[in-house]
Amino acid sequence: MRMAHLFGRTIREAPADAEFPSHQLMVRAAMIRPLGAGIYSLLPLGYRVIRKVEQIVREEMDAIGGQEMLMPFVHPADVWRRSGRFDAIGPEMVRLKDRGDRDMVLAMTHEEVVTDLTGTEVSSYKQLPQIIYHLQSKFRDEPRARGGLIRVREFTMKDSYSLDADEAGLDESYRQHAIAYTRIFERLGLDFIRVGADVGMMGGSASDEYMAFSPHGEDIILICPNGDYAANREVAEFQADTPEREELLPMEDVETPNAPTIQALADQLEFPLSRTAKAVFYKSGTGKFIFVVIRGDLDVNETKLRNAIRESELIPATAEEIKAIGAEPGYGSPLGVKDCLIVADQSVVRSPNLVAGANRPGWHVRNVNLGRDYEAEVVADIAAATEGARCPICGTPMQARRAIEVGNIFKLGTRYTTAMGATYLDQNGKAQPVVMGSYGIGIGRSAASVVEQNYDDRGIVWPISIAPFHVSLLTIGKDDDVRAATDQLYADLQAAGIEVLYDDRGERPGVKFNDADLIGNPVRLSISRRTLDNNEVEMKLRTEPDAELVPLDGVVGHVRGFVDRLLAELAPSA
RNA sequence: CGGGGCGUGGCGCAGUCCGGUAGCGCACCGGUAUGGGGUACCGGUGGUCGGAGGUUCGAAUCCUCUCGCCCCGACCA
Repeated sequence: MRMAHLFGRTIREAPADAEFPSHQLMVRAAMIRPLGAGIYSLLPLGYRVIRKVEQIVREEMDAIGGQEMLMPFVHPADVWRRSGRFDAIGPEMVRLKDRGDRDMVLAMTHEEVVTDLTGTEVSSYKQLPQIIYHLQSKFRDEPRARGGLIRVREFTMKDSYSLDADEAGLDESYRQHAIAYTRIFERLGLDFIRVGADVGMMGGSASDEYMAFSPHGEDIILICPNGDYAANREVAEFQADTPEREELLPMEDVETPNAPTIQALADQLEFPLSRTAKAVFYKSGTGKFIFVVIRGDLDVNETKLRNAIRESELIPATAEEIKAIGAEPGYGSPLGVKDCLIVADQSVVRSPNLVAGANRPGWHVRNVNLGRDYEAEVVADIAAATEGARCPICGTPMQARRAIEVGNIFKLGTRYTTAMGATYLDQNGKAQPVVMGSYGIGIGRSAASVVEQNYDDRGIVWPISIAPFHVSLLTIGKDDDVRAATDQLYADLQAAGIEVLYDDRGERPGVKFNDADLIGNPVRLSISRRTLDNNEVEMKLRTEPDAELVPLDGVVGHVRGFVDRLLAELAPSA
């Protein structure tokens, strides 16, 4: 590609609203342009990156027996009603009507369509197992898009679906996907980890996420330094510490003016947070009042709480609602409250003689004990793990790291096939629901995550597997013979199968060097008066600080070797 | 949706408080010199000041409504 005719210009200053490095750099490097909130055009340079990511995904999906297909982007609502998700999913699903006033939705995922197809295409155990996939647009009307390609509303996802006869088959399909995903993210050059995750709106029995490390990640994962455990904070378990055994003391009122927060209370009583019981109030989607008791030094993990009480929605309770059950905001305790579900974190079971609220302003109660002074309907681990929480396997303090979710795999089981009647006949001629898994990779998000992990103060540093081009070729100066030599090298490199972005613009050398660094192709070649007079080409790798001079007549083979070596470095480990 | 902020040439901004002919830098076009890290100078092109309504002799500026975008929180690839 000749840069003089490239559609899209690099810009010096990033738009003021771009905050993430990947967002700023991809806009500046003429790879993406916003059209609306969370809606982007991919310019030619950016689309080359995306196509390479897609190709890697294709190759690895094909390698585990995936069959590529394509399902529609606009769905009749009916298919979503059959799965029950038309009503279950909130406003993140875009609903519209066609001219016949029929309800339609924009695809936010494709389980329903796959299940519908499974019903028509699969009828015998002999046809199983199957893995099908496609690369297709999704639209999720996110409450808040952000961060360039990291979190958008319209995006391309590789989603695949496994169809198996039984759970054992699903386990194998899941395992195969795990292998493919590891290979894909290794080939992208990502620093990532696979972690256990929450099943969320997908439902099903198991889920793992592929998380690319980044300080801008929206998720926090907890990692055992011994490699025993890694999980999303949403579900991360940890070993509760075991407080010293104490005799249960009688309750005792204590005056605590101006201590409406747990920290203020602890300061006032000169008491560690871990010796207090904190009350947290929620209203569930089904209208139940949820009274959570947790030790003062811990925070509620709402995902764990939702799972523990089997509620899909939790809303913080209002002061009026809190008073209605007999509690006092800021001084709440489970003592004597009514009309609510009391949920205790496991931490309060083990911790005796806590300070809790007295349900009247300005007063707390010492030595409150679960089981003696109040009862909890549910006792579970609902605490959020934090940095330093102890590994549930080995007890070592865990690290907390931010990460971007680039892939997610789910064991769905028969949740969709049962609801929608997708069955096959087994060896005995008996109808069985097909057992399903679903597996996603965000294509643009993966590319942006690569940028988040590979940039410097000059621009993007692409791994060669998904760089827009292998080589940036610069002609320096205006001399005709320099220009002619660069033109020739451009042709020779292309003939050798090397992808070249040729900066043939009449720009100053500094402009070309800066743009080459910004765009971030792995190899930079420059020909100038000086190098041509010595029959040399300057070659510099984007990752290296220094350039080297290569004889002009051997440069194509030399570059070919570098490109092959760089590609080989990204070969999957297994 | 709740809270905060911003809309002025393609990008970054000033002007708004205190109404009086729309400005600066970059980019873009023409020219001269220059030619290995965003070169200098000269001359240009380009803007319904997000939109609608109102107040006023006069509105980017004041008022009302509205649309869009960004940031912080609850969701997800």
